[in-house]
Amino acid sequence: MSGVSERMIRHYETIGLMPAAARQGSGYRDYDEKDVHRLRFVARARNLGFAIDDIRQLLSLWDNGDRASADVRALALSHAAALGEKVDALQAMRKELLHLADLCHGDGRPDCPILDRLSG
Amino acid sequence: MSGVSERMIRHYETIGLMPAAARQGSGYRDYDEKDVHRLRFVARARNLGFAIDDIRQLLSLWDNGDRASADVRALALSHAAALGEKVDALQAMRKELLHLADLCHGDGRPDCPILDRLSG
DNA sequence: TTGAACCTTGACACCATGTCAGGGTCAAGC
DNA sequence: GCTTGACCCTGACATGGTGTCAAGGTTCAA
Repeated sequence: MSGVSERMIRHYETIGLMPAAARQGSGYRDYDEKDVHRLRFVARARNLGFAIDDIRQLLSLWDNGDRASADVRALALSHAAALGEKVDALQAMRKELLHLADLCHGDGRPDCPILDRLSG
Repeated sequence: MSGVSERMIRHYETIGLMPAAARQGSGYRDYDEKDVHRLRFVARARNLGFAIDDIRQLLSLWDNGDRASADVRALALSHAAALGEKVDALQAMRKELLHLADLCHGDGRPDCPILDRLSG
């Protein structure tokens, strides 16, 4: 229902993102609507790339009816900035790779500017 | 000299990226120019975001004087494509976060479109 | 001789997730 | 009531790349 795997549901319980699940007599975990809702929240946050610790904070803001939206916004912006840095780094790598690939004739001959660049 | 930490030099030896280092009588590892050169190769490849397994292949191409530059180029292009996908994914996240942050008034009030979006 | 600065191996940690093993439970069909 | 298959339980190991720590050995200079 939440789209979260069994494995991860239990993991989230272990690390305290989810409360300890209620248990049936057999020991099976028992979830209610609220649990599913919370899991979906976590899943959506993960899809936006938030790390577990960020999600912990988001959940506590969500739980807290007296929160200030400014705090949520700050988390989102800080995460967006982190993503921006990652994007820049990956793009720089990608650009250089494409440039090197462009220089390389890419045929049966062994000489290759890509290896030259890597070997210094 | 290579810019690679002790820790990682030994790790690369453990996983077979680097040959087992020569040893002094005391058991201390002993490196020569060639080792340093190889380590630098690995470090540069890591800086371009190549994973260890890719580097393993790059090293074997580097070692092999009969290589075809086409093979090196294919590795580089495939890695660039993978980077491109990652960039796209991160950018999509970032874009949505910025959009949500834009909608959020970000003051002392608790209502917040970011949390609304996460809670569904 | 002593101390500081190195080196050795081994282990544990991160983060998020998958997978497997070895066992228990439950419900449907016979 | 028994079998069978589909669940569920816990615990452990793996991934990748790196940090860090501990307990011990070595080397060199003062």
